[in-house]
Amino acid sequence: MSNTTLKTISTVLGISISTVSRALKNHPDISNKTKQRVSELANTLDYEPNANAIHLRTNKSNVFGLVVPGISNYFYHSFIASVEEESRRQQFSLMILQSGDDPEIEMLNLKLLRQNRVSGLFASVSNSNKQIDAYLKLKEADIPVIFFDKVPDIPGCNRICVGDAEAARLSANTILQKNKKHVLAIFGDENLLITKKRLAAFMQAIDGKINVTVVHANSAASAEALTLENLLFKPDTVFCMSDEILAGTMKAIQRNSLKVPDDIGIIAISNGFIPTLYHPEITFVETSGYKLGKLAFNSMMSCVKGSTFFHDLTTQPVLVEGGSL
Amino acid sequence: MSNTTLKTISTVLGISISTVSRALKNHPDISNKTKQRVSELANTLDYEPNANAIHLRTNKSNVFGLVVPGISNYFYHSFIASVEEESRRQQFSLMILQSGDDPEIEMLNLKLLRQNRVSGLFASVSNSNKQIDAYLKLKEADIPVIFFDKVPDIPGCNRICVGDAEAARLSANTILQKNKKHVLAIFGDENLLITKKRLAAFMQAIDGKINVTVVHANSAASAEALTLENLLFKPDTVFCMSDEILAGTMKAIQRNSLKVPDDIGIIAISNGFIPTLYHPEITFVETSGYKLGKLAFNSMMSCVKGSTFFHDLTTQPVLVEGGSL
DNA sequence: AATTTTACCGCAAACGATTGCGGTAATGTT
DNA sequence: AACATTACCGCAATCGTTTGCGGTAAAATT
Repeated sequence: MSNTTLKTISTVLGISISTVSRALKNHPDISNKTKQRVSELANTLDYEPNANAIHLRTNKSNVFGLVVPGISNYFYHSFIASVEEESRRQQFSLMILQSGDDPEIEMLNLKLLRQNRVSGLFASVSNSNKQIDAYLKLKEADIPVIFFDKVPDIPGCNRICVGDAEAARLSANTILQKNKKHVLAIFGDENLLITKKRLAAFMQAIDGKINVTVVHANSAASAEALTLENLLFKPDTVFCMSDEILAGTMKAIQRNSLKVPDDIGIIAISNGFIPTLYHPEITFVETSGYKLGKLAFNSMMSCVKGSTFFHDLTTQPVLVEGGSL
Repeated sequence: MSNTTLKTISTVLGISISTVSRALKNHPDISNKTKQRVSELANTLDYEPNANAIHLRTNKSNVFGLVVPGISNYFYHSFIASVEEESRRQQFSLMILQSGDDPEIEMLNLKLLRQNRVSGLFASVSNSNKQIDAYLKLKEADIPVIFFDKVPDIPGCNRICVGDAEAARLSANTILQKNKKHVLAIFGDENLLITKKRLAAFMQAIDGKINVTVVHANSAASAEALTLENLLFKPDTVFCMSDEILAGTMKAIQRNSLKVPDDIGIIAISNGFIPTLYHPEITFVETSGYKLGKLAFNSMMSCVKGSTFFHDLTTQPVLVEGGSL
């Protein structure tokens, strides 16, 4: 049994295709008896409407594109999970593509998305201007584009980001509130925009009230090494800007067999998974890919529904208390 | 500028749609001059063929479906990344759906996939027979189904799995080789096929040579609790069947401030990420989602190309030495 | 009995791309 | 000059679904 179509049903029942179509959609023109017969046969024949035909006719694909540098990243895949969840709920499908930060692949991906007439696109982009232009072309073709996380630094586009400054501020205030006096603060690569934002906000919130040692790590391994070095100066708290850094720091803590939180306090900005892997669980400020996804999806829906207003949003980070501080 | 079609080009150039179509496909019937004019205009108008129209006509969607319980899982998203990579390379798109282990959603997903006339389906299924039937219906509709990871326990379907037995055997042999004498072995839900396979192979390899306590945990939390309980009996080694269990076990280890590997040895079957988060890094037998993805994709392609031969494959696991044993 | 209303249902065009078949003009062949 | 060949190109049907419009019978109204 290959694929049942309206025509199959219509010929079996000796009625027209239009009648079958209307019967299945509960159109008032069709008698109950006919509706009954049609829907029964449709069931036994496992009829499913051909989405391609519908999309062709309506010129709407009900498919959203989603482009990320790579799926294998906790932040992105929680984002993806979130968007997928909402999409399904709203009868949309998701076409997921990864660029691998390769401009050529990125262009191919865009072509594919256009061929599939996606109804909208979620994109986290490697910051090359040439690519951005290509994305903006989609907007001209009336395909809404929601940039998230890694967004282009130009106005007039929809941007949904985590609240970097707010997350750093919240972390700093939590540290102050706990009466900590000497913080080892480990940030990421100092050239990254995200690092700059978080560092500035963090220092501003600390406001010289307590002693802070700032270092920069660009990998879990270097975070581990830097933590080990600086443990010699007996900080009472370590702040980690990201999950990757937290992972490195925790290895150093374990290596030195330090008791958390008695020997040392830990607080991090995190997506929420890594902190649950330790005992006690790490206190963290959540920058949830999941929430970001919800936000991005809402933004997308309002675009799809015709809003021409540009969204420039950030998620509100939340403190999740573990037992590490 | 909305959407350019063949008709747009044909009317602008004053030629027929068929000619435009053939020109773009470099058909020999069309003169070079015409081809030139057509492709130039197509470029400036940013023409992209409408995938829906093509799929409708050819009755082939060139879209693969991919169903997993949840994306937010290191194993699955490395699998997804792998399959996406290959799909793109072979001009296929990927429609990813998560079931959340909810049978109802699973049925809705299947419906969606059928509506979209996917060319094939990768599925990891929660083991309910009713659902499996639905999947098998796809096969009847000539849609190849590749089950991976969590596969149904029935013959006559394509199954790509990690080498469960081999991984368990390798773990057991490693434990024996390290001269351990008392193992706490934590397995997953005892109804799952994967648990049965790993347990059987593990016990067979141990062959009564040393003392093994077997327990079953169905979450990280229960693994933690079970580990805590059984630490009272002073095992010299803990074997964890999966990453989730490993995470729970490590929290118990940390809670009791045990030194690894001096106080206790740890070995796990893992996808490779979690073990690197601890110091010392956990020795594990790798079951790579990435490799599994490549294998599954190859299997899919041979099905798509018409092979009716059933694939029942397993990946070869590898021991990765950390410092935990 | 003639007319209007109601209840059902079918025709045909449209969405965009592909392709077998047929057609016309220009060129080549005898 | 008559015919055959070549080089180009268009017509129309098709994939599956939707929908405006029109049509025909039966039922209701006068």
